[in-house]
Amino acid sequence: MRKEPRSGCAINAAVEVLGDSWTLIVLRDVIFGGRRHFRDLLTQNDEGIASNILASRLRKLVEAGLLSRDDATRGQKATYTLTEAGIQTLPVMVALGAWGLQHRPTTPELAVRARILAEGSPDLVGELMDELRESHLGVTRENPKSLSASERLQQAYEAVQSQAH
Amino acid sequence: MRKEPRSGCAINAAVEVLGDSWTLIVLRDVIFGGRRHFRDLLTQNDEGIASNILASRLRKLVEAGLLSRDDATRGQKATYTLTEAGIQTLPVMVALGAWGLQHRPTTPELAVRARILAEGSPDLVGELMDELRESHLGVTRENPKSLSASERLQQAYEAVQSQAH
DNA sequence: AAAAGTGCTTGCGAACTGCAACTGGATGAT
DNA sequence: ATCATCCAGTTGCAGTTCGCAAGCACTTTT
Repeated sequence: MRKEPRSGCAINAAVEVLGDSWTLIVLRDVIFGGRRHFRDLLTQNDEGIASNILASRLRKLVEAGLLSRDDATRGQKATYTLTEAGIQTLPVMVALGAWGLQHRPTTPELAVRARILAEGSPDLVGELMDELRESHLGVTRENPKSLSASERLQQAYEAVQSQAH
Repeated sequence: MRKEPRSGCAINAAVEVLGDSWTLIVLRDVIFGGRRHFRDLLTQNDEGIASNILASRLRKLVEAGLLSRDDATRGQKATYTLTEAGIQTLPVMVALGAWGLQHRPTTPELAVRARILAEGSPDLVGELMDELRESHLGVTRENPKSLSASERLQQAYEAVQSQAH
């Protein structure tokens, strides 16, 4: 049961779904952190999300069609999966990351991914979306690169971490 | 007096500034609607923003450095101006608009701009940013096109409106 | 002098947030 | 078979924010 949008503007439509301080954070952890379970999202979150907020956001994201949840019963390990609509929020993430990187203080370790995605070719975003389609939707990729986009991100992340110590 | 960020992540940093249901809407009206005064933002807003919310968001945006406000005294017409950081939220707007257009119901009249920006060349965004730099920061453009980006958006908007009637 | 316009502020009930504890069920080791 | 642990959340509660309507202090226009 979806409530009426405040207007017919496309930006407003996106803001009504993504525009709060937690929804995009949860989605980020699914997309970049590879987390697919409630517990992982709760305990490995950098910003310290509360369990009731996480529960409400996961519910909202499933309702809005950005995530889907398998039909695990109470007590069983439930898995959250990105839908195509969820995968297509990646360009939004990239734009936000690029802005945050340039106009806010960030720590090097957590900002590497944003830097790579902002500086990398536009293709990189497309490649990463294809990877997400593969791991979340089971779509096999046509032109797998020798080194995948997520592997490149991971390498850069580890490189910065090792520098820091 | 800026409070501590929840984490050093670039996406989180952006979300902490832009991540609520009104901030981006106000910014959208300044960027695309050309509104520079409190009254204009209040009365011409499609989503029906309340005056206290508008006041708090303008204050927040000035504090965060996305807008600046001239030193008008009480009762005088104050003018809000985009800063470079504010202008650089345009790619975020475009990404959000593209997503909303594809995954949410929108009305043709209000979605034209999003469509043009999503389908147009990446240069279009850059041109529009240059225009904003000109009108808000007083930076004269180097290569003014015969038909400016905002004029093209406006033309498309009017074309759709005339179709609708 | 009066009316209209300026950017806000205030008061108030309703909704949302964040924290901590708790729940009902499944899973794994003894 | 039993107990501890893990699972995805729920519940209660205090504090904050939201949305609405009205009002405020001041300037500009008529």
